Amino acid sequence: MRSALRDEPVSVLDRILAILETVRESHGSTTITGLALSTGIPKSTVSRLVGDLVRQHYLMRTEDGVVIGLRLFELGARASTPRRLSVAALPVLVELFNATGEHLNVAVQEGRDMLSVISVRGRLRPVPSRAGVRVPSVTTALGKAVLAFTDDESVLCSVMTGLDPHQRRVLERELAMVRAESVAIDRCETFAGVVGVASPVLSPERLPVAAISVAGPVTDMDANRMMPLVRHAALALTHRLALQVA
Amino acid sequence: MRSALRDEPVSVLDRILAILETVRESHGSTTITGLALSTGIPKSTVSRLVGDLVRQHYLMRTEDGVVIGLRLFELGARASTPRRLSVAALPVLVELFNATGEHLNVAVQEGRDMLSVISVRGRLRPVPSRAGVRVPSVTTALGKAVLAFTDDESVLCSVMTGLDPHQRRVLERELAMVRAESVAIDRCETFAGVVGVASPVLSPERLPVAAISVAGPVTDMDANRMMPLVRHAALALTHRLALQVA
DNA sequence: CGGGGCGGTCCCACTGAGTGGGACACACCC
DNA sequence: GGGTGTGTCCCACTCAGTGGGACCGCCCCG
Repeated sequence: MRSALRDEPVSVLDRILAILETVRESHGSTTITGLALSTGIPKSTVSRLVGDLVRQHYLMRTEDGVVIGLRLFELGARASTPRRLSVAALPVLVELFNATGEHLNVAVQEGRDMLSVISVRGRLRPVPSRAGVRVPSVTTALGKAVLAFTDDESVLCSVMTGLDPHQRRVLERELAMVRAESVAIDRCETFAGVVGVASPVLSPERLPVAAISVAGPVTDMDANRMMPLVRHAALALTHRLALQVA
Repeated sequence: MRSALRDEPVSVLDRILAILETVRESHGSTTITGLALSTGIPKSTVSRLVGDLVRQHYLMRTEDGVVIGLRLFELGARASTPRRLSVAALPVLVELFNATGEHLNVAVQEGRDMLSVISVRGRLRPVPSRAGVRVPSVTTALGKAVLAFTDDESVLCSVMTGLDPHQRRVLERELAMVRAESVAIDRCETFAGVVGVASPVLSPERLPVAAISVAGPVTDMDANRMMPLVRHAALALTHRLALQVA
């Protein structure tokens, strides 16, 4: 309890991770001084740690600051969950893309957000989500598809915080619908002008492991036509994952 | 100098990175004890560090060991060089794929290897290289395309080590050809039955920043037809990157 | 069923790795 | 010249991190 404001990291590990996350969040231009300010770590310490990380290519220095380096790219490319999902999802996504031509996503739950793991470009411009970006669980089709099948109370609670009682009731009813239909919808709740249709991918124990979504322009995409297609894709992926284990 | 054998990491940072790299290298099954053995870090220390990393989702525990977690995937997805290249290369790769239908790669230099940054699936099965994997610079078309334009002596030296004088002369002549033609070839030197054709992507200062390659089966791919196509793609990417800066 | 091998976690007294305040260097702009 | 913004380096102090070893749970085997 050296400092009252927030959690000042003390362990070396926490500090390193705090630096990495800060670099990730600030898209492009991070200086040593800036990092010191936003992490609360003394400048000389940041300088030393960043120096070491740069030397080993985990970070990189450009003319306008510190950015994520190639070594972290390499590590990330080997991440277990995304790899497993990619292998299993590829043919499913090809089929779904041929049938829709729209923007596709496969995402997993990560805290109170959904983390996109695979992303296929459709007509939408600008692209609302790429692989590696987070979207909020509460408002997105991807998130609602997973939340409906989650039995982890703590996740539901943390997602609910910030919603007034009325909004909670609306969400609960929506999740019940999702459980019945196996399809969730996001009508411009997250990105203006973008409708999303998603369906959950379940483990053999019927717990959600991921979700697949189709996203397209409100003006121009028929959500009703998408629903069976997405449901079918999610089911196909569910089966392929179950087989992969064996 | 506590221990004579190899470099026993002493700084916390080195230890963390050693653990992460070891997890990456061992595809799938890494135990705490195994990590302790291969990194030379005491078991109790590994247990603590891995515990912390797992708690923060940088690593993940599965039934058969420790694997890379979602947080590292997220960090890797934001890596600067791969992102810049992806944005610029997308249309170029689409065109090249339409013209060839073969396996494509965009890779950058990383130590004495080439690191694939983007990979497009062609006919080849199994896929020789995916995004995030390293291939040796000396034998691959990608590597030779970049080496030919490198002025960094230390890289050339480190790549040369292990080659006998004759092999060196052969390589030097090959690199001279590459400089003249802007195209390098790998005839089954790296992967049996696979030919690669690559061309360098240069910065405005004419230093190599990446390379593009086409790879296909020896039996069935006409390398001569590929050469102008790859050269054109690399040139197009060179131009697009030069514009992107402005 | 007891014993031995193996994997992982936890405890806590010790100590040197990491710290960080401050001096310093450089670059830019009044 | 002085001011303001960077980032790096130094080195005496000290507490975060360490790691040997105890301990727990699991599986296999005689």
